Amino acid sequence: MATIAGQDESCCIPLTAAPITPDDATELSRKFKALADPTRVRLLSLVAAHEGGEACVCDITEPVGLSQPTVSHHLKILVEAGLLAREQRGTWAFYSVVPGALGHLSDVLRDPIARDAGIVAV
Amino acid sequence: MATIAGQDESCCIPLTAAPITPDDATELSRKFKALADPTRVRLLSLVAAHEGGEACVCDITEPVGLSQPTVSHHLKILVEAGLLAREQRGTWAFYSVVPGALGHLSDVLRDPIARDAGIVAV
DNA sequence: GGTCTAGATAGACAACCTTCGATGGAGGAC
DNA sequence: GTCCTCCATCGAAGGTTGTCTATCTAGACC
Repeated sequence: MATIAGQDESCCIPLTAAPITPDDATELSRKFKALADPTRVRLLSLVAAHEGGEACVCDITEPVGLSQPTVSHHLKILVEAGLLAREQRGTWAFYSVVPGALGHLSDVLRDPIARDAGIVAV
Repeated sequence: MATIAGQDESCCIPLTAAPITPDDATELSRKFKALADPTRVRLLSLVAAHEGGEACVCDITEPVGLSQPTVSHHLKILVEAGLLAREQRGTWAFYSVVPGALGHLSDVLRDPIARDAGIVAV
């Protein structure tokens, strides 16, 4: 049933529009849990803003000021949450943001009433 | 410096547009941490979808199937994260979603490239 | 006053998370 | 082959979190 990277079709209903099902809440909270650490938020941002939209571990370990195993650990959590993708090229492991993964979360959090008035034009 | 409910102006820069500062990452992760539990996601959704956009504890304790103190505990976390507001009316405590709080998070998660093409028209 | 209800707080306990140093494994250079 | 670099995994320590029961506070009502 998944379209891309495990996302199901229930993704596009804003959280505030109707009571979410327990299963969907669990799935959603799994992704938010991946973002519930300042280091992981920084890693995600660093990867996304890096040239080419991808970065290897060595590129982002020093900026966050943590040990390499810890950074590897956090990156794994982001990958398992479906937010980052990992590609091995030679000795290096390149991480990139999964297309649409953050947009999916953005859609779920969008206020269906206030947002319509303020943003959407077409 | 806060505009509404502790939100600062750095809120509107998408996470993926540029490397986030450590302070902003900490602030952001505090809000995501509030959403990092399935029960809290359900509570938020139940409150938002309840008639009038507000609900008392007794309205939402039974649907989530947890004890009343536990629900109170989760609601407090959501309030402290700036996502819910609490108003005491008589014996009841009414909770409602803080206007713009989720929209703020939605904006931060929006992909500045892919989203521009798909949504914004003006 | 006394009693009932709605909800918050306190304390306890198990589970989980973050971080580290040490180690292991795979690929490239020589 | 040997060495070196990049990165993942392992095991452990310390802190944090989710849940409960028991208790407390504050209104409403008689």
